[in-house]
Formats: sequence, C-alpha cells, structure tokens
Amino acid sequence: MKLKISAEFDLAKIKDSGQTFRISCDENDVYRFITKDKCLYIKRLSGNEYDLSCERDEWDNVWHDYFDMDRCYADIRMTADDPYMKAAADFGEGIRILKQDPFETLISFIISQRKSIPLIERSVELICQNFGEKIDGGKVFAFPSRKALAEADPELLAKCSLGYRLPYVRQAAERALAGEILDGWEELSDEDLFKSLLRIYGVGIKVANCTELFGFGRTGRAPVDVWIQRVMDTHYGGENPFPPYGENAGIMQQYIFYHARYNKED
DNA sequence: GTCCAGGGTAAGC
DNA sequence: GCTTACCATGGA
Repeated sequence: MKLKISAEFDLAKIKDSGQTFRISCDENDVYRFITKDKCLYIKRLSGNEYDLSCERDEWDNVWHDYFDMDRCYADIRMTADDPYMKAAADFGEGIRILKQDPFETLISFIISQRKSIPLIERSVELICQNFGEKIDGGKVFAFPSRKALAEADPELLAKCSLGYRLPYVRQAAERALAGEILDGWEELSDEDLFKSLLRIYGVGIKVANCTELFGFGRTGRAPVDVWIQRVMDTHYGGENPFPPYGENAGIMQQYIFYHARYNKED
C-alpha cells in the first residue's frame, strides 16, 4: 500500500543508528525490516510518500508501534540545550527508536559486546539462518525462538562467531525458555527492570540499558558505549550530558551516537 | 604485528 | 566499594 508519513522518518538513518542489526537495503533503496514473524519492505517514493509491502491493518497493528509513530521527535530535538547536542539532534533528524522484541534485543546486545556493528550484523544473521523460522515465503529468517536457541546444536552455534559470548547466549535463551527472565518484565519500573537484567549472565550496565531502551521502550535509559564515552570525554569534560533530558535521555543519546559514529570521532 | 569493536566477569585490593 | 587482566573474533 501507499502511505503518507509526515513525521520525521529517515530510513537510512534508522538503519545506520545501531539499534537493530537486521535492517537491509537493496540497490533500489527498498528497506527491509523484520520483527517477530513479520517482514516489511518499504521505499520512499517522493516527499513523504512511501510504498509499503503490508496492508493498512498490519501497519496499524505491528509497524506503527514498532516505528514509535505516536512520539513527536521534532519536539524532543528542540530541547537540545547545548551547541553540540543541538548539532547532533539536527544531524539525526529522522531517527526513531524502534520498539523491538525483548528477547531478540537482549540476545543481540549480549552478542554486541566488543564487536563492530558489521560483525554483530553477521553473527545475528547467522543465528537467524541457522535457528530461525522461515518467513515471508521462505526468503527471510525470523529471529530464533527461545526454544530454538536454547536447544541449538553447540557446534552450529559456535559457527556463528559468538566467541566467548556463546555461554552467555545459551544461558539467556535457556532461562528465557524456562520463563525465569523477561516474562512480565514490562510491568517493572525502569530501575527494577535494570536490576533484573543485570542478574543475567553476560549482561552488564551497557547491555542492560540497550535492552531497556530498544527492547522495552524505556526512552529514559541512555546507554554509554565507547562512542558515547568518547563524546563525553571530548565535549562534556567527562560528564554524562543525558540525565537532564529525563524520559528523552535515550533519544538524545541516540542522536549523539549516530552523529559520533557517522563522523568517525569528531 | 598492533589496535579496535554499541563490554562483562572474576580476581584482587 | 573500585581497578585490572582476560575473554574470541575479524577488520583496519
């Protein structure tokens, strides 16, 4: 179907903002998004006109929330209150925080530690191809279920370039399958959710915050990785500039991350 | 060969 | 509580 999207919405920036590791783009600028067992192909035609592979009800029921369409990012960007933050927020116009599946987010960010984004994408894609269900007529693989990953053949799992993270991934999948983690955690406060995530083997402060922000929609969480730390050291005297933004701290963090990584240092 | 990547754990103070 | 060695892999 065709859809007019008047909100800030930039497919290339969303793809390159390091939130999820499975967005692809073909030579015709058709972007492919995957969440759970759904797959969306979307292309910008002109202005704010888009061509989508799904129909209205799937957009309303799945993708509208996935793309966080009820939030006004323009209003949030305007609150940037120092020159560097303002420049990053302008540069990142069109980024949105995707509301991803908690299990996929947790596993993906456990894998992400000490890896570059291209290598994370490769590992996650291998996991999907080896252990995920075929969707979209068999052309695409969904992220693996808890059961498929918990019961994954160890040798095949090792071929996904997980390195020392392999036991982290397996244990998280086993505990998720057993219902010991994630289930019901939507009800927890940000702080309680944080504490619960930190108890998972292989999950530290950064991965816990990424899981909160991208998997549970907790936009007040602002993960600090090596890029954000560099910006803090270089432009903010080592201080964390995000707490004043409250519930939008994670969104401002995402503008800074995209800006810093896109411009390689700065 | 060296350094780095959307870090975390465990041992040692 | 805080610091530090070590962790497996691939790209620059």
